[in-house]
Amino acid sequence: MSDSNGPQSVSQRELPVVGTPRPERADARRNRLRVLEAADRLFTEYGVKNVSLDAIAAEAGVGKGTVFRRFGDRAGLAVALLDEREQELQAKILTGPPPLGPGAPAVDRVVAFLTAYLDLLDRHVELFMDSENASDGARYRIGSYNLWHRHLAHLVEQARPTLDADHTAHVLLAPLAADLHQSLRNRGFALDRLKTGTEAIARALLTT
Amino acid sequence: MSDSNGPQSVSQRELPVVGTPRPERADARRNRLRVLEAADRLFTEYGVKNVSLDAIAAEAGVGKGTVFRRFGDRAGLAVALLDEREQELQAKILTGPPPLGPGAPAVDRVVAFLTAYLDLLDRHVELFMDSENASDGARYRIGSYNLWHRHLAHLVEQARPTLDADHTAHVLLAPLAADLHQSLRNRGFALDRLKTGTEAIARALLTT
DNA sequence: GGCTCTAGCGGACTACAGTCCGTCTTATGA
DNA sequence: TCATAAGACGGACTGTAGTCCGCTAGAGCC
Repeated sequence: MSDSNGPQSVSQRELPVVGTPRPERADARRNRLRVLEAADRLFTEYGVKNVSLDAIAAEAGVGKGTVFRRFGDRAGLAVALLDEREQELQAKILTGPPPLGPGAPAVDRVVAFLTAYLDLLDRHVELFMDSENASDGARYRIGSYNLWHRHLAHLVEQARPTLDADHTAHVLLAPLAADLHQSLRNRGFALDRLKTGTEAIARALLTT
Repeated sequence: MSDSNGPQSVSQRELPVVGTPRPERADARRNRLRVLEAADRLFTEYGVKNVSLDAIAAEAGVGKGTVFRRFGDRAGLAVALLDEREQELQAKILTGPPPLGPGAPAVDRVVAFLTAYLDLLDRHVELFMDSENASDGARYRIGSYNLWHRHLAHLVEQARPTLDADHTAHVLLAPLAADLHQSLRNRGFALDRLKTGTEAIARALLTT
């Protein structure tokens, strides 16, 4: 379990907040790590949706209130656990080699992103489900969603300026919803088919 | 409250089921109508998400168990309430005048459907939210989703046979998810902007 | 080291979704 | 009209998310 999920990661879920970032107290930090570790362990062993927050609190040896104050709700905990994996992808997009990183044509970068995201999503569907559906509209409030959105909007603007880039970016992200992905996989769509199909759609849409 | 939501409408939520369709018992019918009426009344008065199923049962003067046996869960009740409105759209698609009904070019029919659906969605977002998100993957199990999907897949096949029509139809439906729609509206997207943007995307994607 | 005050702690509490099963109602057919 | 069984009824029960608030412990200051 990485230690990178500080309070700033949690606040990432909300719209930008100002204020003095007080240092994290020692007991708070200890408990935060315990909870994340416990959640990781129980999720792996029993499956995400079979683990209650009471169970996680018990396993971590903390009170239930502690879990909620720290992570807000079930979605928040899932987000914290996904943070690390998503940050890898974020880094590759911002500073990695093309086509994921800068330097390739916009369309290729869109395709590379969508494909990479599908891989990530497929590996952690259950966690994504929790982070997106545990509360209404959770997906769109998460910091990383907004990051992906800005990235795509920027590329759409370059590739096809006649489209409404802001809106189109949301539309491109919509098929990456965890519940749709899980449903498609259950209907027998192989991951490769989804990737190929997604690439074809993105190219048809953005190639002029 | 229409009386068209018989047991067959409820079974529409599940994959096709065979078996003898026994006639609905009189008390069952009476209670079903009472529950739908009560739900409609309370939802209108207090807002969908502020009404518990206990409250609906109480208002309808039936036991809680009755509500659940009849509708399965919260999503099922929402689906039953939406049924009527969706059936109108279904009828227009199957037998109405073009471009919604048969007779227009495939691309125009896709655009007409997406636009009409956005209107419907916008009018009943709260109910759609419930019907899609009350349980995991509920949206994709609903009978009407599969109907919309088949409709679009058919049109995609005609408009752009090189695409994976089955997959593409799901992708076209993804941006119509209730939670995304609500989030976009909250971010200040006007309904007209969403319609215009959606049309542009559909045409860019499907026009060869 | 001791004081103070703020942030954090934790578990009892509430509210709600969904289940279960003993009881009662309706449809049928003799 | 009555007997019977299929199926509906309903409310007590369970499990979980999320809240609340009196209590505790850490951090900075003297």
